Amino acid sequence: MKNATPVIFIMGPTASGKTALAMALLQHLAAELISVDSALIYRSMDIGTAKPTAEELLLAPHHLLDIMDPCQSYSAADFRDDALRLISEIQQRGKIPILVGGTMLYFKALLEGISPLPPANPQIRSEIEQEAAREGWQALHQQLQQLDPVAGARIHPNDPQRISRALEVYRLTGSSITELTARKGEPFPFKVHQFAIAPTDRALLHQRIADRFQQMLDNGFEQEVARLKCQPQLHADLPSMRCVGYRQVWQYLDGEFSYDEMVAKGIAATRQLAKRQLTWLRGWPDVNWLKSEAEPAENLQAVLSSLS
RNA sequence: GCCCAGAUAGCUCAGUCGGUAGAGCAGCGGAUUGAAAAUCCGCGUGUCGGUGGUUCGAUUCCGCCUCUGGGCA
Repeated sequence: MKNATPVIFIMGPTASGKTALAMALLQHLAAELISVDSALIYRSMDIGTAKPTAEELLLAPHHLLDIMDPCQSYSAADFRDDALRLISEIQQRGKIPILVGGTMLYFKALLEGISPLPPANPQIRSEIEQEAAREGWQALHQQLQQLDPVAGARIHPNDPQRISRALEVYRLTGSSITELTARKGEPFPFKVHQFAIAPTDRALLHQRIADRFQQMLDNGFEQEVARLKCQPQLHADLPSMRCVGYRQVWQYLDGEFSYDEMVAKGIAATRQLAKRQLTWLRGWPDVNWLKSEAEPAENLQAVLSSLS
């Protein structure tokens, strides 16, 4: 451990009450919040991402919010660099960094470090994309099996994203992704108290998700997406526009299905996201569980007492 | 009131020339190294609307009943 100043993680599925807990903690600790969320990084995507409101942000500023334009992309490695830098800065101010969010790959990259792989290369990616369009992903998967039998066996033939990444790494470095990931990253150099918050009952989570999606629509979510859709540099394949809810509203605006179907699909996509987040969290080492439905003071106390 | 068409998984529907049934979506479980709110993998028992009849055997054929569409009055 670099020093004794602790770091706090607040993790959990969407709609579990992470933000409320983090804001309560700020009242009792000399701390600063760092958002761990791959959607909250985008400017002008506020309603559908359930970004804290302007009033909330006045009381509780979050780092790593609104740092990217929706036409840009960000990565787990970018997050790791940004978060480590911010943690040091916050500690130098004598404060406790609280990392709040639901992007579990980002938390993992922070805790376990990341292998020395090359960053994404748009040029190579589009070449691979074109090859796939011409010959099919099956052919590219076979190519991967030739170059890197271990990755070929691990990566499913139907998983274009990972086939593409593995080939990209090979073309960029001449080494296989298997060789390169054998070199482990730097583990997290700070003492950390990890908390996960979620409703005990899945049905309750589902209810909260449905209510919140409806609330987003009442708050003008459709108009928010319509505004984004007008921007010529934005299109449906961008990481930002593939975010839960944005994708479904975009498709609805394109006339792919009815309003009611859009609502149903948007809510279902959110439930699926929450399920994947819970899959990460189940079996996550060294995590303390909190209940969304518990008294706020109770959860607050649980976190505060871990520090003493 | 009469005629026609439906009634099968949580939803939309397919199917069984009579041997108790299967897709998509949803749901559930899992994977996860620069796109991760992404991408991918696995999991299908449900009084086949009710009730009588024919039959060795009916979700399937026939009758009646109930409900839902549509048409005619």
